[in-house]
Amino acid sequence: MSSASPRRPGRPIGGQLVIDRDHVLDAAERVIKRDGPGASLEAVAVEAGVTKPIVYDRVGGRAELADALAERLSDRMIEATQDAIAGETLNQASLCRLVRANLLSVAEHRELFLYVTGGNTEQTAIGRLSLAERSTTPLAKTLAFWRKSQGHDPKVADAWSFAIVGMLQMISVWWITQPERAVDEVAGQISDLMWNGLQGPRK
Amino acid sequence: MSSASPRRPGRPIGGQLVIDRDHVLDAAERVIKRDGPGASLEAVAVEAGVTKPIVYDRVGGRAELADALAERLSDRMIEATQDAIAGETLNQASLCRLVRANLLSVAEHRELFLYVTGGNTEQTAIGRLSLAERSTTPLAKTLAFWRKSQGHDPKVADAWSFAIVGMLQMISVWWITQPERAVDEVAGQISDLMWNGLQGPRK
DNA sequence: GGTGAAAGTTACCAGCAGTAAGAAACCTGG
DNA sequence: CCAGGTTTCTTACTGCTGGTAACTTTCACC
Repeated sequence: MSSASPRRPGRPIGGQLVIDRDHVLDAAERVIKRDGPGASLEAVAVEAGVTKPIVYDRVGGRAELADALAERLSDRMIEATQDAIAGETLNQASLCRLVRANLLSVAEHRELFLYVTGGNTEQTAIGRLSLAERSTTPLAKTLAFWRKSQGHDPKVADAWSFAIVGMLQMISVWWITQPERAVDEVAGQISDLMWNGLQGPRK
Repeated sequence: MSSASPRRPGRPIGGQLVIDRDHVLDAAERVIKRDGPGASLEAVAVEAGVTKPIVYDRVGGRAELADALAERLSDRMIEATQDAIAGETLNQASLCRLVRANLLSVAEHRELFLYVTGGNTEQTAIGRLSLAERSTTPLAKTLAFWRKSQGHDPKVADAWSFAIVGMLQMISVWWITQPERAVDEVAGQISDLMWNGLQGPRK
């Protein structure tokens, strides 16, 4: 679709830069959706209609690309899950809707999710953590507040939010490889596990 | 330490193959421990005292290497956690010891764990799932049996075991980047969450 | 007009996964 | 004893990718 513009070297006629960071990231998402998680930077550059050094100028190397895409994806997923509970108070039904929205959101961005959660060889731990952290930080706040309101110790919020995000990630990658499994069934099972765990010990 | 043997091409004098699959996998573990998750097959071959085609003959390509190492690691971790509960019936204290043993085991094989859980670009989902599955399969059996014995529906065992493994993996990678956090504190918090969740709804 | 900054491309390097071809030892039948 | 096949291993290569240096053209300003 990009016009086969045999761009000459040198500054283009119009002068002002038109392929900004977001255009490159959009192209990267398209390539990943098409080629899977093994997509190369060269393919991204071609898809964006530019050459590799431009990609490096706009977003940086492979690690930075994964990071930027992780940021986008987690923002989208947070938004989707927030919409699912829609400000309602935390209860089992809203929790189930949250899990369900999470699963559907992963299925929607399937390849991108796989790229982001398992992609870059170097710095893997930091990358995955930074992705998770964007989700855990608000979650931890909510959890701490909620625990306090229930008369429980809010200190567990940090560890618990990472546990929850890890649980959701693993369940997601499991579920998208099991197409016969109904989303509502899995969401119900997982929200059961979470809800009872969150409420703390029986008196 | 490997003698600087400038091996000539052709069959060696002694004739019988002495660098078997396990030797190559041992070398791979050493290299990963030394160079981190970005270790190359060439480095593995050098460490094993052979050349690349031998590695391909013994274990296969990068994906198969990751798979074989995943098998080894999960076997070791399962053993460590089994030892921690030592046949005791499932209760909160033994669950806490299990989580603790899991964390310590990950810390012990830190680089290998990072390599296995986040390593190879291609086929990432399948790889991670196969690693997880080796842990979830026995866990699911235990869970199903235990749920039945408590008069609950055992159907949730599949989903729950993946959720638990995901939770443990994420907590592990989080914890090993937070050296100041006491292992007993984290293990206690996570086993709290799990124990109350596992027991099912309040009457 | 000339000069420096801006925007892009070409052309390259190094490293790595994976493979084809060749070389030395060993085995076996005649 | 020796010719030919089999085993075991290395050398040498291809193809691709991440990353970078150097060059080219245009713009903007004095």
